[in-house]
Amino acid sequence: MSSRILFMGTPHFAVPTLEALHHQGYQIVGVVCQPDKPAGRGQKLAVPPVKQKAVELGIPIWQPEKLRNNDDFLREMEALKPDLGIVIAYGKLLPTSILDLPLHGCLNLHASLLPKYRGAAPIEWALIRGESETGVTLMQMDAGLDTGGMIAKTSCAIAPTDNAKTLADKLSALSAQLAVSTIPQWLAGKLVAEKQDDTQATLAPLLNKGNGQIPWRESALTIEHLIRGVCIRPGAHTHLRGTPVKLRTAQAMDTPCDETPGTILNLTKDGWAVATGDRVLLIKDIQLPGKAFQTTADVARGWRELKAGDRFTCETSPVCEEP
RNA sequence: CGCGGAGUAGAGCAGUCCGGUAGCUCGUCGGGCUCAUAACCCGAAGGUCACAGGUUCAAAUCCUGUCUCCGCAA
Repeated sequence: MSSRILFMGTPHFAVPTLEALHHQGYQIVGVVCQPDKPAGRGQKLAVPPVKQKAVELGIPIWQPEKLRNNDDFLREMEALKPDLGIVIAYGKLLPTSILDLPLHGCLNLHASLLPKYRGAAPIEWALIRGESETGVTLMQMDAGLDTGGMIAKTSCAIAPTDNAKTLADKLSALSAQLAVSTIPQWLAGKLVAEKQDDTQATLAPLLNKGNGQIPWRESALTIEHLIRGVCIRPGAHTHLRGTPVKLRTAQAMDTPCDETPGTILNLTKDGWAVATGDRVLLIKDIQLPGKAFQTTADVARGWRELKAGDRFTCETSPVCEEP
């Protein structure tokens, strides 16, 4: 009676959906996720969160190193006779041999309102671009990168205080809801996939460390958006008095300024006022090498040489130091 | 055995190299000044210096081991 679902996902983001489908009574016949990899301090083997949850739920797990030309794996998947494949943040492109395997194909939950922000980091890019709204899209999978027909969407307002972590938490929960509410109708054949308008498509590629460099000459708002978007990975990097530091929380103010971008105008209880290309940016916390994040007030207490007039500088381009 | 940093008062830190009374900036509490304060002045409380051994007349400091926390890189 209950449909047989093959679940493919890896990180925390995917866990609520797995859990929801399980509790909804679907028969999760298998979970596929990335292999355990050495990670973290001291090479410890990191177990993907989805695997942990699958173990807890007693669901069989596959962690293939590669999917293409892997006949053994393909046969094992066939033997599961899945009715439907659900993919959410798996971490690899799936070959059509897998996509076509379930009776009703594979559906993907993607953390953006497609066709915008196709790719690996839709949440981060929506924040960086200063969007006021994003969402989750349930779509049919095809060979392309997030290009398949759209089945259902849930939108989600981006709060002024949202960062990559809080927004991911929200969208993760929405993904689970969307899956639960939509999949029955899809299986019943009551829904029709809508083709994506490729002319509206934008890409959200994986962020690298360079994306996290703070461009002090840009506007305060641009920098605030960047900091909120990259806060988890790769982190917002800059330098202060020759020391590499990371920023996590900052707020663009209305106060205009004409100091050299990056200059700390003053150190107050609420944060440090820093000059940017247009207005003042209020920095609320900061991370020094070897340390966890601290409030700017705490840092100022311990860092005695620090004073107003010191300047944040870019690592790679000295352009930021002299306008 | 991936590289590295750190545990000292409620918070953030200095002091460790070179052993000799436990310090700084804040916070807290009390008092003063002020129309007023995230202002200023005076005063007070508060620490088994992560833990366990060792060396020494003497250890936060030197040696050995343990625990805990964190950053980077992946």
